[in-house]
Amino acid sequence: MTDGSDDTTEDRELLSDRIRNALADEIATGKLKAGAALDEQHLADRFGASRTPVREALRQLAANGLVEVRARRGVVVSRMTPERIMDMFETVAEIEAMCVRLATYRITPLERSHLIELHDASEAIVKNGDFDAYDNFNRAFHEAIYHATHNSFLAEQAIAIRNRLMAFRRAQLQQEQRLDRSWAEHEAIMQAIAEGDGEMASRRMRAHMLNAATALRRFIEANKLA
Amino acid sequence: MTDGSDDTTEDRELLSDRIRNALADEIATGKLKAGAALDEQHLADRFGASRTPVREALRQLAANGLVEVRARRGVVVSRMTPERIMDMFETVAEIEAMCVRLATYRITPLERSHLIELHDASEAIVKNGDFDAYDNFNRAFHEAIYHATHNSFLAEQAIAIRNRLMAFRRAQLQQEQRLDRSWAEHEAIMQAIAEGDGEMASRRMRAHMLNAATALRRFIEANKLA
DNA sequence: GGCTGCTTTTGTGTATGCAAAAGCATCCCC
DNA sequence: GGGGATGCTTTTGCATACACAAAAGCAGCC
Repeated sequence: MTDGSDDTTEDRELLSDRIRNALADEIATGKLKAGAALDEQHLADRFGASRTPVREALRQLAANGLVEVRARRGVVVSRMTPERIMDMFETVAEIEAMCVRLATYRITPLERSHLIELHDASEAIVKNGDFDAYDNFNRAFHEAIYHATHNSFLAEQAIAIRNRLMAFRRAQLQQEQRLDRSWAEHEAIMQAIAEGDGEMASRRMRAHMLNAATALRRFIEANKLA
Repeated sequence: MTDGSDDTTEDRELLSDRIRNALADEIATGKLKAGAALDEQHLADRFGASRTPVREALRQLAANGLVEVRARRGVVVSRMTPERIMDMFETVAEIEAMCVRLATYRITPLERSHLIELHDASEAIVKNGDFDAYDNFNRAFHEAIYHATHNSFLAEQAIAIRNRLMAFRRAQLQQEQRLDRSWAEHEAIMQAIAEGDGEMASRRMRAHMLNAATALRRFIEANKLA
């Protein structure tokens, strides 16, 4: 949702939003490295725009924590140490665990059907080894859980924090067995939800997220990223 | 303490930041009501500035969720229904509970001393019935717990969400017995931390926050606010 | 009388210009 | 020779100007 990637109304998209998304993506993919200075005029030239929308984009990124503004001294990409990334992962893991606990107690039959449907459909994706499709499913699965908390503010926060972390998800599921194990962990979570055991669902979700984090950490250390 | 909020350099503060803070405060205190349109030129005149810094301030507020921008249709103050406020309170309560659980397992002796010191000092404040002082202590108390999680990202998120909710704190402790009860609840939380029982600390913290929320809800309903 | 199409008007989105601060390099003085 | 002052450059912060989209007002038409 609210992705903006496949917009048919491209001419309506604001230049500042385009720049913001582009910069966020470049920071996410590592094209713009941590600590790099972001010169307004330079960026304006690169995007064929003036400094005004660039500045607005940078301010929004700053509010999201992706860059830091030092008054009158320019903007730099926020430093992402391995420790900080692990902190972010732990935070997301805890929030996901919190969400699934609340969701277990509050999910409606209709929402439960939807979740089961999603989960069942994902089995075929795993068999095909389709990483991109699984990534999409995975997002839908977790967002369905956020939604089932029946706390829209919490759901928004969870999505926002998850999106910030998604900067580093590109490497997360690149290992085949991780995809299998991810599905198995989802299965275990689904079972706990079905049994109405929110605490167990919570523990399993936390473990699930930390497993993903560990896989990523190994990848980062192996490739000397960040 | 990578706080960075030592604002002794006021003259260097950017106009856009001043405007952002002023607007955030006005939204917080209800001066600017939910759904109100924010005209850029009008605001620029009010602050004796041009539209440029006003726009930047509005974009930052939008990134923080306090206002909503509708492309080419202006900016409005985000609607805060009672349900949404309760959702926010629940989210803060859950995050605080999460933090105190982690903090219980990770707090250092030095941090524990600091927390005990804070808590002990607050007893006098309660006896004096000094609401403002207690509010300050309360923030320090909770931030000390965030810090003790040894997860700086989580701490930042907790503070950010708490600040957003603080919009409505003005009414929170206006009832005298709530101040007493708040201290007693802190006492119970401290005990659980001392015993190293993170789960109990977590449950007590959640109850503590939800008690505050209930007190606020009663206030809102009684005064027909929001 | 209500709806539709045009016109006006208001306000956003972007560009450009200017002033001041930060970074720097050179130079002077001790 | 080193440290600090001084001017130059670069870049930010803010203001102003302009273009254009959307809402509002108005008139004519069905």
